[in-house]
Amino acid sequence: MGPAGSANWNAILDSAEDILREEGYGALTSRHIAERMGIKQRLIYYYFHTMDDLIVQTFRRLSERDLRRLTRTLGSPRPLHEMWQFSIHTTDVRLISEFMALANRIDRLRSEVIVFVEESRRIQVSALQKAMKNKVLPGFPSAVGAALFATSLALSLIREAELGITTGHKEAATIVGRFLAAIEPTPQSGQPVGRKRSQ
Amino acid sequence: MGPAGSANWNAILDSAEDILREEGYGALTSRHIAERMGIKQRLIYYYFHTMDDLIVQTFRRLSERDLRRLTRTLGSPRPLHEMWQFSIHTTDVRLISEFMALANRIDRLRSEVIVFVEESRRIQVSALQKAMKNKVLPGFPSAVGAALFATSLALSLIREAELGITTGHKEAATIVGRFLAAIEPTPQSGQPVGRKRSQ
DNA sequence: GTCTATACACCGATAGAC
DNA sequence: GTCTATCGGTGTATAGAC
Repeated sequence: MGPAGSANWNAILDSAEDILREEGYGALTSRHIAERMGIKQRLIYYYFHTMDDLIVQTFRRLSERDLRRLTRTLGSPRPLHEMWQFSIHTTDVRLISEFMALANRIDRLRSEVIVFVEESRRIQVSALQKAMKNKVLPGFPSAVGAALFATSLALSLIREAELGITTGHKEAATIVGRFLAAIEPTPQSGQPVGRKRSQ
Repeated sequence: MGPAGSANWNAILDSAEDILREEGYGALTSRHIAERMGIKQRLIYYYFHTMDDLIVQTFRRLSERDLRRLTRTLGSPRPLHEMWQFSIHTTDVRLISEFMALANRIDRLRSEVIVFVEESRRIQVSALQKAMKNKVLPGFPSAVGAALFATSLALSLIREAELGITTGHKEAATIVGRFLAAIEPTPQSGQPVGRKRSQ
């Protein structure tokens, strides 16, 4: 019933995202959101019919934002470097895995998550294919396989770092860095490595 | 208060595992476990002081079992092949990610999860290092980095497959298969590929 | 639009009988 | 050991005043 896109509507989704990021989906309740915002619980149900509805719309807003961001990197001088920095530094990756867990329970969400994952992969693969025309990755014949490797690793690195595990993280990041430098050198010279683009 | 290791104690943990696997941690309640077992809720609290206690002990039993299994593969003719088949086919990977989510809330659990992940990695790295003495993996100078890549990928493959996503899975599995065949050939000949060990 | 008040289900956990 | 019964808390969701 509540007007989608209004200030309150967005503020509620912002709080939902924060809770998912910081406490996980188990803490995502209407009472919790309201308390955090300093409003009454009843207001949540003015803007969203059900909690499942709120969750689905939170994911939709997030996924549209991320896909726009990902698409935008395609126009940059080093798309793969930007994608990797984005994957490894944004807390949105944490959010995605919370939504993947929620998708087991909410059918409407599952279909949207599937579309999002496949669309993200499609964009990443197109960037990889373009880069791999120039230089072939040793051991990675297929772009889609390489994309899966990279996104899987980014997800694990973030998940583990949150728990306080860092064993092997530096080494894995080094491997990715060398692959990236190999297939996507700096536009100017041919001996890159070291320059960090801050997204 | 309840005797650890008794038949009921184990049966309760079995049910807890099943629920985590099939419905996620949101459905892991004392009432749910009792209903599933055909006993009364009160009995759960005879065997476990609190639900957090039950969760921690469920993880402990599971992780000890997994570490034993993983260690056992070290003695086989092709440890890496067995480890990969184990990672990719056992449903326990789903359980692990449920526990990683729970670890955000339960401090005692978090420290046990950390120990488990690091111990698993240590075992995998020792197998990788042994295999990489004979043949170096192209692009993977460090064993611990390669281990992180592999476990991350296995986790994502299973998570995505559960949702119904399969894009790139065949290609990624092929890449892993080639790496495995390269650094861990069949004991008899030197031209492997194709033989599948069924764990 | 935002509120108070409340219905109803289910949660963890405990008292105490047998 | 296993049970009945129950407490206090919290979850989703709604009725209806202002």
